[in-house]
Amino acid sequence: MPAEELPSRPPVLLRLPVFALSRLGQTARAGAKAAFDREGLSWRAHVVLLCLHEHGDLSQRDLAGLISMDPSDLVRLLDEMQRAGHLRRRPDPRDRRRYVVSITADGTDALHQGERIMDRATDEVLAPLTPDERETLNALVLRALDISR
Amino acid sequence: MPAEELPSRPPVLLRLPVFALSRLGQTARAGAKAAFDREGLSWRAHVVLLCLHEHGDLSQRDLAGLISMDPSDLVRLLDEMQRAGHLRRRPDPRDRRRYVVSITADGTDALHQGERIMDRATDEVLAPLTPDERETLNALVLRALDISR
DNA sequence: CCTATATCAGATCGACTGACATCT
DNA sequence: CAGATGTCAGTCTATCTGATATAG
Repeated sequence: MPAEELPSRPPVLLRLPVFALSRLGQTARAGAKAAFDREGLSWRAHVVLLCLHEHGDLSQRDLAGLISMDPSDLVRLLDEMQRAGHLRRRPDPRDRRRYVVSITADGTDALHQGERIMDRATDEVLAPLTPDERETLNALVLRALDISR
Repeated sequence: MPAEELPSRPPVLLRLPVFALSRLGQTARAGAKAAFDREGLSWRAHVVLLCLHEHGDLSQRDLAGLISMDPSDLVRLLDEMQRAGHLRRRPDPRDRRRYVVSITADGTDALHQGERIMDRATDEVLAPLTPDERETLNALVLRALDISR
């Protein structure tokens, strides 16, 4: 329970919870993106690698669902990642409409590298908060997301 | 509606705090935007009206700073709002480079209408949370923003 | 026949950049 | 003169739509 000197009132806009949430979301995303850019990696690619590592091989449609990206946009991201040698696309023998997307050894390397970057970026974004506060924030964010989709 | 037994672990991506924050920010922004769209209003315009109501007359540059919008982009937003009769731009007699932006009576009406819309949108976004939790979330978000900008 | 998958082309929107006229 | 202000034009990115070929 940090004895916070409450700033009598935050600036107008930040008194709007949706505005504050939107703004923090932007800074979080921008911070992560910048951190990955600095190392010549893509944070969107990292998200894909994480899913592949966790769920194993996936179809493009399932992948798109997991990361809430439009399937048609995912195509181009996967193109880049394939060109970088971080994943493989192979036709699914059980359903010839689908491709089986799987992570490669190079992709796994990039994943580990990305995890370090992500950890540092998270630390920067949440720097003003204590570990307890970070945990509380995270729990509340997850609860808020459960219904608001 | 599957009765969610709390998944002992949240899906991969949501275990990344920056990802979860980014996602919640997106849904919050999208929810607000949709709510305003439905009523034929703009949530970005509402943010401007709020600032004008709180701070009184402002230059475009000061406005841009308050809402963290690029001044050159603000020009077009103000054009629309002026066309809608929600604000006035008048040359500043004390500094002829500047315009004094001020809210009109119609703008004040739109502000009040927007406040109702915003309240409902906020309720939707934070629906899964109790009032106490909402307050905690808000305080933590503000604290996180204080340094991470 | 209707649906699902992956793909492509294009529209749209918000954020950002660079240049410029006017004024301090 | 350098710097600030409002403006315009253009780029870039992410997101979203619509159409299509192929397969279930």
